[in-house]
Amino acid sequence: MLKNTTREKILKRCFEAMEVVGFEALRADKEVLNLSISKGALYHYFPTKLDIGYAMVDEIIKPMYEKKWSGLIDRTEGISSTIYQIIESEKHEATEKKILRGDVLYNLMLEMSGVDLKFRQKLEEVLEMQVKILQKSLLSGKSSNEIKPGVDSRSMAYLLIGQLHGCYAIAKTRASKDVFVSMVNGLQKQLIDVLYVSDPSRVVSVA
Amino acid sequence: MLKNTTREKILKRCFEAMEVVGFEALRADKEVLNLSISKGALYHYFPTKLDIGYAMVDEIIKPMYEKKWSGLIDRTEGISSTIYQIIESEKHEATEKKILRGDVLYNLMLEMSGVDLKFRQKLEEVLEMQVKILQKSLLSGKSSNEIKPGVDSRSMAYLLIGQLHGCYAIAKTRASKDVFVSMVNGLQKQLIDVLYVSDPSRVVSVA
DNA sequence: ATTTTTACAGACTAGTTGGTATATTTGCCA
DNA sequence: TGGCAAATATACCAACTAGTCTGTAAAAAT
Repeated sequence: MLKNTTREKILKRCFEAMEVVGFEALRADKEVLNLSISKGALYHYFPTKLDIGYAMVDEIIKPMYEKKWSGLIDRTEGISSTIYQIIESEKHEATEKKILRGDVLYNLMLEMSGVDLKFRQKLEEVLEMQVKILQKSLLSGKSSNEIKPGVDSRSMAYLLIGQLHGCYAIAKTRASKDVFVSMVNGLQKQLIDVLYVSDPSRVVSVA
Repeated sequence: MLKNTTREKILKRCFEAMEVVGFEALRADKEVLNLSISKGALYHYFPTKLDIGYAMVDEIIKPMYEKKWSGLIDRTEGISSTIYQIIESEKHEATEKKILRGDVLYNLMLEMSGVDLKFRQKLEEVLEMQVKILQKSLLSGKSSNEIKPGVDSRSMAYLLIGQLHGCYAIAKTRASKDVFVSMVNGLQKQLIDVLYVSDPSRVVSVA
């Protein structure tokens, strides 16, 4: 998806740096200098630093989170176990280092939502995209009797995304992957209680 | 608790500014200048900007969150309804403006945990304090048969704090108090399912 | 009474920031 | 081959940053 043009190289490098230090602390010119790209080239492609940020959200972050929930769109298994597996893989992908960094999207949300309106709107878009996928799945899960009828799809979708966020945030401050994993475990247990008609964890643990 | 010495005036003002813009964006010298306090005075009491931050966490933020959960320590009602009420009051205290800012502690956690070790440790202390209060309550709730026996007090305490965080974070990006309220509502419903032997919401709604 | 410490005032500084101006090179089409 | 725009290089800049320096007035200790 990402080509290897100067523009894409700039974007990729800046994103990687931003993942670690955040957007405000990102020094775009110094980053690209390490790629032997000059400040002139940088400001040729991105008139302001914010434009780098916008492009990062549109071209890197949004696709990242689309991929994360893509299993719910082209689904091969039941809704319950697909959601369960997506959350499960959060645990498996977690490393001590990643936990210290936290989740890029959530970090950006907290950092930039209050700073720049357009930035907030772009992040909101990514958020909404995820919520919509989840919401739709929960809804269809209700009609197929896979999900308890009592749950409100929309607020449950928000809540689930938010809960995942909470796990990242707490674990970041506790600086502990273990805390993250045990929180996600707790979250999964809750979901079985709240969401599912039958327990999907058995299905997954066999696979 | 806060005296009106120069030091306390500096601290209070800086905290109020930091609540809005975050720690890195806080311009301590300019803030105190609006109180007719000079840079000399500022650096007399706080050798570095980080020292202002440490003092804010220790002397303002920690007491804030102690107060927030204090109802669980000197309890007059049952554990379930006390927790329910504390969460309930989060909704009532929310305003559109506050939602845009988010929660001070959570904001700081995300912003500073990766930046400065001592800062992270101090925030961790505040977090741990809350978790311990909740954990202890859940534990005693289990022995009094008020809380389901299946729940692990510690991870549930973490999860609950994290979930509240999630509500703040999502609502901040959605820039909507309504989203916050509906997420907290969802959270409360979940808690009833997961935590309580009997539904505590009826008790509260009467009062 | 004299020294020492605390509490402040405010000009100054070294370094950094995001961004610009201008010059030069490159690729491409006629 | 020439010409023209896009691409890239680099010196530069104004604003701003956290923090320092020197000085002073009052309080506290000796």
